[in-house]
Amino acid sequence: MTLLKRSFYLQEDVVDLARRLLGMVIVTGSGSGRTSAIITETEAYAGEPDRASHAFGGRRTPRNEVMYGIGGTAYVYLCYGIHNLFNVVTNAKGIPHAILLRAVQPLEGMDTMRMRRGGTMRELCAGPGTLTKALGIGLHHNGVDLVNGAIKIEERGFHVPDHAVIVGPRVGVEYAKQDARLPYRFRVAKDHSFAP
DNA sequence: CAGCAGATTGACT
DNA sequence: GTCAATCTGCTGC
Repeated sequence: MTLLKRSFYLQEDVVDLARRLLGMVIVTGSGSGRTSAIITETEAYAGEPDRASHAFGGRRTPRNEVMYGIGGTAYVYLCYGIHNLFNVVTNAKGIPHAILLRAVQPLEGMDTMRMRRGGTMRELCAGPGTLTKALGIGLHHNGVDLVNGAIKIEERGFHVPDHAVIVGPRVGVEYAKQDARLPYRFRVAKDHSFAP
C-alpha cells in the first residue's frame, strides 16, 4: 500500500482526479478507533468557473477558505446545519478545486463505524453525510494535511476498470444552471467486487 | 437584520 | 411521499 503523494493532489484536472480516486482507500483514526474504506463515489467541483462550487466566481469566506490552500488538504464543511461533508482539495495553492466523497465501502473497523453511526442497521457509508460520521470525520478535520496528517488516502491496488464506472451529473446542484448537468460524478457499479 | 436556500438524512404519514 | 433538524452565507429591506 502506498500513501498518495503531494504530486498526486497537485494535478490540474480535477475531473480526472475524481475518477482516479475511485478504488483508493481513506484511513482515519488510530489504535482501536482506526477505520478505513474504499472510495466508491466522488464528485468534482471545478473551482471559480463552476457554478456548483462554493468557490464560484472567486467567492471566499471563512467556510471555504481551505479550498484555496494547497492540494492534498481536507475541506470539511457543515451542510444543512447538520452534516459534515468531506472534500479533497486539489491543484496548486490559490486554485480552489475540490472533490467531494459521496460514498465509500467499509474495509476495516466496521464495528467502530457502526458505533459512530449510533448502532444503525442501515448502510454505514452510503452518503456524503453518513460516511464522515462512520469515519469519525468532523469540522475539526477542516484543513488537515492528507499527506501527513490525521486522515490519509492510500493506493492499495483496488483497480476499478472503466466498465465498472458510472458517470453522471452531480447530485443536489439543480441551482447551478448550465453547470448542473456536467458529468462530474463518478461511482463504482454496485455489482463490482474489489479484488486487490 | 429577516428570510431563504443549500454538495443531506432519517423519522413519520 | 413529506418534512423537520439547524449552521453558513447571500439577498434584499
